[in-house]
Amino acid sequence: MHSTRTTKRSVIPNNAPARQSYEVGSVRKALELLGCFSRDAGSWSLSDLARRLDLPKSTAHNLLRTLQAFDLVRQEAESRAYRLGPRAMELGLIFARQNEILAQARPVLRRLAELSGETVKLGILSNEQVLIVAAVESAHQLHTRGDIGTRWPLHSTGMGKAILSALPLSEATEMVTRHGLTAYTPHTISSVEQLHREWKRTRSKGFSFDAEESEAGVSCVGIPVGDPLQGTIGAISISGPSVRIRPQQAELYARQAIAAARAASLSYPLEHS
Amino acid sequence: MHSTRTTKRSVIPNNAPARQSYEVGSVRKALELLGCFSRDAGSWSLSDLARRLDLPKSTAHNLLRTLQAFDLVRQEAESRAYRLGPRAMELGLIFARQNEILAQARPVLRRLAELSGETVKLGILSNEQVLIVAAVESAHQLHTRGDIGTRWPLHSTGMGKAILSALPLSEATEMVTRHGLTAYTPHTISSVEQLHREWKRTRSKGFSFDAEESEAGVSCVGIPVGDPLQGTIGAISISGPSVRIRPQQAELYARQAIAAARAASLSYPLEHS
DNA sequence: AATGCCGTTCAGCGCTCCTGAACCGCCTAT
DNA sequence: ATAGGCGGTTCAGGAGCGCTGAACGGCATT
Repeated sequence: MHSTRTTKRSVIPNNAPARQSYEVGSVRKALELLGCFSRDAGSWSLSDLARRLDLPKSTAHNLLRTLQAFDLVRQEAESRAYRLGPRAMELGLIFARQNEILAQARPVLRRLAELSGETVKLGILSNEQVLIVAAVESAHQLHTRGDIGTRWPLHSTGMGKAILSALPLSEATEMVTRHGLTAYTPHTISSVEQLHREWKRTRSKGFSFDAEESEAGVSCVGIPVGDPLQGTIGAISISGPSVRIRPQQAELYARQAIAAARAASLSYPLEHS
Repeated sequence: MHSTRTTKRSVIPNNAPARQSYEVGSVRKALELLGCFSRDAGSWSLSDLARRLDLPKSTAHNLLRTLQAFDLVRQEAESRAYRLGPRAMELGLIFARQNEILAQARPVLRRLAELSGETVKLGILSNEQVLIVAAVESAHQLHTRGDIGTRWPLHSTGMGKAILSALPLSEATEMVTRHGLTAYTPHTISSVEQLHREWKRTRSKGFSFDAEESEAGVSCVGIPVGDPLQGTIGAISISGPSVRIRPQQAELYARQAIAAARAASLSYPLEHS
């Protein structure tokens, strides 16, 4: 049983007079279609997509046709299933090539990975989540995954907390509460008061410390980085099993990371409030 | 002076009754906006975008807002210029991770680069062009660039000619003529007859040879690869300065490439006609 | 044969998107 | 200072376009 969509959606006059900052509905739907394709759900049938987004099949079909013409999605010849198309990769490469943080951070990540022996990642703020855009994995037998291309919540990760600390407290709070403070472990920040305390602590230290707040057994430090010019804001994290990332160790890594980032002029755009 | 757009576009009743395979106009426009962002034009002002696509500013603005909500484009805070957003990279990574050809070809490319010492690339067919999705650059002082993420015509490149040879002749001809047979060098294929001769030769040999047809001084071989299941079709190329890529040498490389590709079951889906 | 699910097509209605005009802010030239 | 130009943003309202349900054909499964 899936959301029994109102038999006549058109009946609803959508009586929202709030016009400010208008979005084009059909485009929004098309982008939502794109958003369905993920790492673990790479292939969709038309019907499944339509059900998922609660759209009539024919509407979804029209939209997919349009995306297809641009080669952003493709339809497999036999199964008729839809997947992302090469154009997605093309756009991604253009972004990657033009994003200053990414270009400048890569050597920093490598250096930090060498110094610490742990996994080092770069995440940026996207749609109120952390998107991991680069990583160097640790050579240790037991280590955290790089996970390039995945998204994570802001409140429960070292990178997320570092990013939050670079934003005004009010904005940080709004972002987090909009998504809810889901507790992934007993240590996850799950109240606004905790969040505020953590925000202040992180900001005063200059880096965040995540002690098993996202996943049992893994800890990390996060330090904020940014490109004020392009307006990108992100964070570098150094993560590993908690047995290796002890608070003292973590602080050393954080200091090294801060120094390395500063040297690469990945300056940290403190936004006050 | 730019295309003086018809003062009243709405007047044109767009009297096309041909309904078959409908595309959603607003989505198409949004995707065209996305398509404006390229490697060398990464940043656009609203006005420039609107002019380029011959759209009213307000329309472009609406569409951009919608793309922005999805983080597919971003607006720089100060200059108000638009750039691609992180979501573009996310989608690209999802594609890259799920594309079988890409995953399987990578070790093949490395191996071929080692054997030949030349630049080896993987391109796939996208929107009737070759999109380069992976490459290993030669270590030679004088070498061809990897050029990941760039697009090239089908008729004037080794990869393109290899791809064409995997398609039915009729389809290959249509594709190429739709884009025109622009001559980039005196050797570029520039007539349909030449194209047909070359198609037959390539198909019988099993690989293409490009002797300075794209750029003076550079030659390459191309061999078709494909993933019949996902319906991707592409080609591997080995390229370098013509002084090194002599016909005999080229044939050796081609044979090595064919063997390596076959071993990696990058089977070549011959489509007859 | 019958049933179910899928993808695709289509005509027509009514909602949504497009649009020009107006506004604001910034810069340059006068 | 002032005018003029240019860029970005907002908005109300008309009409053109996209959405929709229904219908169809193909392919499994019952």
